[in-house]
Formats: sequence, structure tokens, C-alpha cells
Amino acid sequence: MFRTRFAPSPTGEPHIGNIRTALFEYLAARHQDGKFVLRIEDTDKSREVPGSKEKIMLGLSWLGLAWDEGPEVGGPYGPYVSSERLDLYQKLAKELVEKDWAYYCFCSPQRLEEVKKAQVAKGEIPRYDRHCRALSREECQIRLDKEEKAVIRLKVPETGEISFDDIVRGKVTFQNKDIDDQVLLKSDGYPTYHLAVVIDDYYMKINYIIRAEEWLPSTPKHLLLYQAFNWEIPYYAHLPMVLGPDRAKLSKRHGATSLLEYRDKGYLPEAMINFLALLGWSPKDGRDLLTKEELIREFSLDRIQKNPAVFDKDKLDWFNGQYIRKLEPQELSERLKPFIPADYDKELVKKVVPLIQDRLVTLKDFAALTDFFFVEKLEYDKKLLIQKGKTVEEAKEGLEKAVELVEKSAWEHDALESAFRSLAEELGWKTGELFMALRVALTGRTATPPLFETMIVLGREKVVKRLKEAVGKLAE
RNA sequence: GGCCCCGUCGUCUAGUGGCCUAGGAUAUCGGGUUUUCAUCCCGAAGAUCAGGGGUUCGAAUCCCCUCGGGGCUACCA
Repeated sequence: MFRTRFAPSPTGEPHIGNIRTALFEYLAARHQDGKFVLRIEDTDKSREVPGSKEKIMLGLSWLGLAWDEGPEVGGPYGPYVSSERLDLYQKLAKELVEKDWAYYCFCSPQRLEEVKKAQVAKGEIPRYDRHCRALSREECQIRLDKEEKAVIRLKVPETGEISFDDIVRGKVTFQNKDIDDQVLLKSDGYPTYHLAVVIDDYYMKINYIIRAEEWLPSTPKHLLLYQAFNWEIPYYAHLPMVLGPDRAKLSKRHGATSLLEYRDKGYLPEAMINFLALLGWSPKDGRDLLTKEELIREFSLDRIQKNPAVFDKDKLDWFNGQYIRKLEPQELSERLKPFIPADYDKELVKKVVPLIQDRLVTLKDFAALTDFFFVEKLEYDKKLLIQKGKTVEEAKEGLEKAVELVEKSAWEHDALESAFRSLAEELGWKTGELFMALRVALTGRTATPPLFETMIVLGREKVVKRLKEAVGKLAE
């Protein structure tokens, strides 16, 4: 059984890079008919941000990445929150000490700081000097009995090497001598991430560890732990990083990094999924537009790219436009709801939606593109009503004639169009000139949905009113 | 600094020794459709496959070196 997991720590918003990892995990699990579990790795209470666990779950839910086991849904291997598993970590950490795979360290943060400073000053590599490694069992016990603050550190072998076969990178090897004696259990009784992941993954029967490349250097420590516990080593797949335009790890200074920000900016979850899926992976047939179901069908870990991917907002915008255009107008109206002022006439919105569907990049664009349908008074520069080479009088005449025409014309697209084309001819104007003047008079702007559709939605009464207002403007 | 990873159009990528005078997508530019803006369609430009050495009849694909970029180097994750 294929089992993988998403193990975020609740330290803030659901980061786009982490979510991309979650997506890959989800797709791999679904493709393999396996399980996708969510586990909250809250091992650092000092960095924990209240509410972020909920936001992470909200983000996953918004994308439709349902977890099979985890908070809220439960499962056979819970609890799925690290802070509720403290006893386990403590028990196993002590076991490691007994088996001589770990040791108590009583060094104070101050001493550690000094050691590090001295090393750096001497041009050495900063790392723990293994001061407490040699402490005898008896001495440790005495100091423990005195309730002296202590951590438990991994006793890394001094020689030899450790390697593993990464699904995306192939064989990766590290020298034991380069590995630091990692703290496993902190003095506050909490585990570090390194201890917690290994234990949790084992107890939750995780056999595929899919995570970002930033974890590659700590993998040997985890491997050592598996070895110490004599547990079967899982498969590893280290995903390429998601970078900002400057090719550094995607972060706040590059702009929006929270999945929820994209939701609030009017991006569709299906666009987000499609875009993220192609950051470091591509289907065999080279298609760009794939639904979640298609992604599940085609996804495979061995097609994951090794090199990092730059997050390209332009391409995201393109995907979003594609998916907006695919929506049924009815459905689009639904999705638009959170982005539309509550006092807008629902029926009118329904009529407006088909007119701007091809013009939306994000859902948020709706309001700015269509406000003239909903406001009473239009604000615009009357110069826009006067087409190039025309006099004020001519412009006025054109609009006055338009009023007459609107009042008697059949209220139907083709009828309106042919009537206005004739009017242009009668006036001796180019159709484009007349249409633009009308467009400005009716909408107050020069870029709008098609003229006659707009008229019909606006309604005869409002059209007449606005044309008259335009004539009035010119008379001022 | 040390360790590890990576290096094909600006960007996402296809490519696993001959099908590559390197394909697709996006962005850019031009054209067409069109009442504007979009959409849509067509086209162009854009990568001496980071550079240099090998191996081979033949290399983007294999090996080595150099350079460049990134990640890690916490009682953070």
C-alpha cells in the first residue's frame, strides 16, 4: 500500500511551495490508489502561529486535496498532531540513549554560542563540538536527578558514509563525518522535526516520503534514525524548489506566497492545481491543460524534474483565464459571488457575466470591468464623446439621432446593429466612430463588452437616459 | 567556508546516443477575425542544449574538469 503524507508545521499561511509539495503527494497517492495523510508537525511552540493549522486545512480543502487520514477526519494511526504524541518521542529518545545511538547533552545555549563563535573565528565549520558525548552514564544520571536542563543528541558515527536512492535524484551520498550531532529531543521535552518525522512516519506506516529539496541535507540524519530503530527505510523523493523571479527560494519579498492570497485575488482552484502541477512535472504527451482527474491519471514520480522552477505569474494568469472561460456562465456567477458587492442586483449580474467571461483574468476583475452596469451616474471626460476630426456640434447631433433611434428601434441585437450602421451612413461617419461615441456615452469608457449586447442588458430606458446625459454634457 | 543538489528559448518544459539544422506552452512582436477591449486563429523572433575537454562512426543525451545558480549548515521546519 502506497502511503505518503503532507507534514506542514503550523507557522503561518499555507505557502505556495509547500502546497505544490502537497499537490504532488496527493497526486502520487491517488494515482497509486494509496493514502494521502495530513499531519501537523507542531514541534516548535515558539514559532507556532495560532490559526495556521486551520488555514492550511482550508487551503487544501479549497484546492480539493482531501486527506484520507489526519486532523478532522481521523484515522487508524492518530493522533495526527505532533504535540499530542510527546510521550512517544520521549520514550523512544530515551530508548536511543540506552542503545547508545544518542546521548544527553547539558551544554547551555550560551556555551553553544561561544563554541560556534570561536569556530567561525578560526575559520572552522560551525558545529557541535561533542562536548557531552563522553559523559558517563552515571554522571548523566546525577545531573538528570538534579533536574539540570538537557537535550538528547544523535550519536553520529565518526566514520563511514551513508547513501540512499532518491526517486528523483538517484543515488545521494553523505559522509558521516560531515553530519552534526543533531538535537533530537529539546530541553522542553519537545522533539525536533528530525526525531518527530521519523517516528511519526514509521508509526503512520508512511513508505513514500515526498518533500522539498531543502530536506535533502537532513535526510542522512533521518536515515541514521531508521537504522538505530531498525526500521525499514521508506522511499524518498525530493522535489525541486519553487523559486522567485530572482531564482531564490520563493518568499514574501517576491509577492504573494500564500495560497489563500491567490484565492482572494480571484484565482480558480483548478487553475492553481494545473499551474502548480507543471512546476517540476510534465505529462508524457506534453499537454498543458489538465484537470485534476487527468493529473491523477498521468502523474508519476519518475517524471519529476530535477531542477528548480521559477514561479511565473504570467503563466498562472493564462491558466486562470483558460479555466474561467471553460466555466458555464451559471457556474461563473456562483464563483463570482465573493467578489461582487452585496447590493448588486443578482439578475443583472447574471446578464452581465456572459459579456465579460472572455475578458476576465481573475474573478476579482469583474467589478472594475462592469461597474457601469451597476452605478447610476457615469463619470467621464466629455472629450471622449467627440471623435477625432468631429466638432462638438456634430458629436451632439450624432447622439441626439441615436436617442431617437433607440426610442423606436426593436430591442434586439441585429435590429439595433443594422439601425445604427444606417445611422452612421446617414451622418457620414465611420461606423467605428459612431459606435465609440455611443460606447462612451453608455459606459463612460473606451474598452467595454460588445456595444449592442451592452445596450440590451442596460435596457432601453437607461440607454436613453445615458445618451441624453451625454448630449447634456456636450451642451455644457 | 564546508556538504549536497542543479544547469535545454526570458519563464515552465519535451528530449534517456542517430527521428534535433532541438519540439510544445507562456510571455514578446506581427498579421487575421472584429464596433472598442478581450477571446479566438495564423505567423515571427527567441536555446552555438552554461563553458571546455574527452568516449563514440555519431552526444543535449555517457565521463571528467571549470564556471554559474540554489539549498543546508539552529534546542526552525
